[in-house]
Amino acid sequence: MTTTDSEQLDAAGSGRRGQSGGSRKDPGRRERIARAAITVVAERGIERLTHRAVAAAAEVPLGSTTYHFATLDDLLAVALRQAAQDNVAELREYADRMDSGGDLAAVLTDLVLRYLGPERRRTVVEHELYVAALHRPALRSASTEWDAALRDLFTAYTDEVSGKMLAAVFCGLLWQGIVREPVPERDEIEMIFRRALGTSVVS
Amino acid sequence: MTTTDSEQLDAAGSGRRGQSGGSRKDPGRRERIARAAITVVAERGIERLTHRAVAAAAEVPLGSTTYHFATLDDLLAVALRQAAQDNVAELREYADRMDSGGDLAAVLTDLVLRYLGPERRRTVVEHELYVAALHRPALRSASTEWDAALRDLFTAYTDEVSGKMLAAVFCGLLWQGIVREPVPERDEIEMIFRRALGTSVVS
DNA sequence: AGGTTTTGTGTACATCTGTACATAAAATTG
DNA sequence: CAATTTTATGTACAGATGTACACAAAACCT
Repeated sequence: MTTTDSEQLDAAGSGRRGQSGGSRKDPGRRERIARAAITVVAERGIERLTHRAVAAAAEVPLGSTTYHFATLDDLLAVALRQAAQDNVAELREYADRMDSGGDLAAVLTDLVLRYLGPERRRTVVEHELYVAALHRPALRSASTEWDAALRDLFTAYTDEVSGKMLAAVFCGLLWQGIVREPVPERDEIEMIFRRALGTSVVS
Repeated sequence: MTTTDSEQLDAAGSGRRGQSGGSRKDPGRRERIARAAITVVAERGIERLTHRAVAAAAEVPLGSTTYHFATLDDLLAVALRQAAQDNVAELREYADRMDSGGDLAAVLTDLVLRYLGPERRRTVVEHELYVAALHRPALRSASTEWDAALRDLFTAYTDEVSGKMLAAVFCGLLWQGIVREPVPERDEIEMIFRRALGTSVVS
């Protein structure tokens, strides 16, 4: 009668149960799990990151997450670092397309709107990373690299000090804009950049 | 022999056990608990905010936290809102002392250094709030008020657009600076502000 | 082939967590 | 004073969570 502990069945035991004949070795599985973790963080926040949530999102059994990552903190660290690297890579890629010239303020505005709109998920995760790094020294370098990439990018089109200044403006606009509902108007952002660049508005 | 559940004794039952003759009614207890929650968030991050951690920090029994706050989310919301209001109040107070004039860039630099240094805790909590608001609509207004206060403050000393721009720079510098180790140099910050203000450096 | 190692899975379980609630002490009211 | 309401506390407990681990299946080696 003693309700044996064995009844305490863990739910979410195995996702994708039917696929019986799947190949055993699955390269890139580790990365897929990490990417699922990024999704969980983006959609529910770090505080709701659990092995089981990740397993469900990645459609792998629970044991798989603990096999590929020793601890949950490891998983978080790997995932956030991954996300941060993706962000930096994406930024550099954008830099290449930016060379075509054009009005700097307009280009910067485009970039901000992009990160607030289509790339919102990316931005959210990056911000989660920032805050997580406050209490996890191991993550600090990952979050700092984003700043450095921003600075480098902007410095390439202006100069040392202006680059830093623009990076700060950019960062600030992202932070202020990501919580705001709805997303700020394009004109508002552009005017701010113009003012920062010391350019008078030519109508 | 069946290990009855009653053995599963909850630790951390009562803090401050000895104080037997304490007055029963304790005004401001609710707020003290909220403030303890802020401390926990500042020191360990939101993901480690638990009833028990708060009870320990506030030196009250566990039951006290659940009595004053229906749910943990309530506690978090009240605490973060409290912290945000404190921040805004402190900012306005600083604004009064700012009227004395002086170089704007220097004053702004002071403020940044203050938030990165002596007021670091405050800044950390504010940033935790920002990110928490991303997944909790109820907190958005609280985090937005900080932005508004910043804008208003800076606008009062310049103009509409410049105020917004300076608020963005300020916000960005805080975000970039709070994760950096060590805190950025004073000169670096000041130069950025000068550049943003369009002023040439007079040596 | 047979044996060894790597890769993967299901399950068990101690621990932590939020919260309910019975109980009591103080305050308040009559 | 008695009764009722508010404030407070200790404890119980269901559920979730991180993680260990026994087992199995594939891959690899000789």
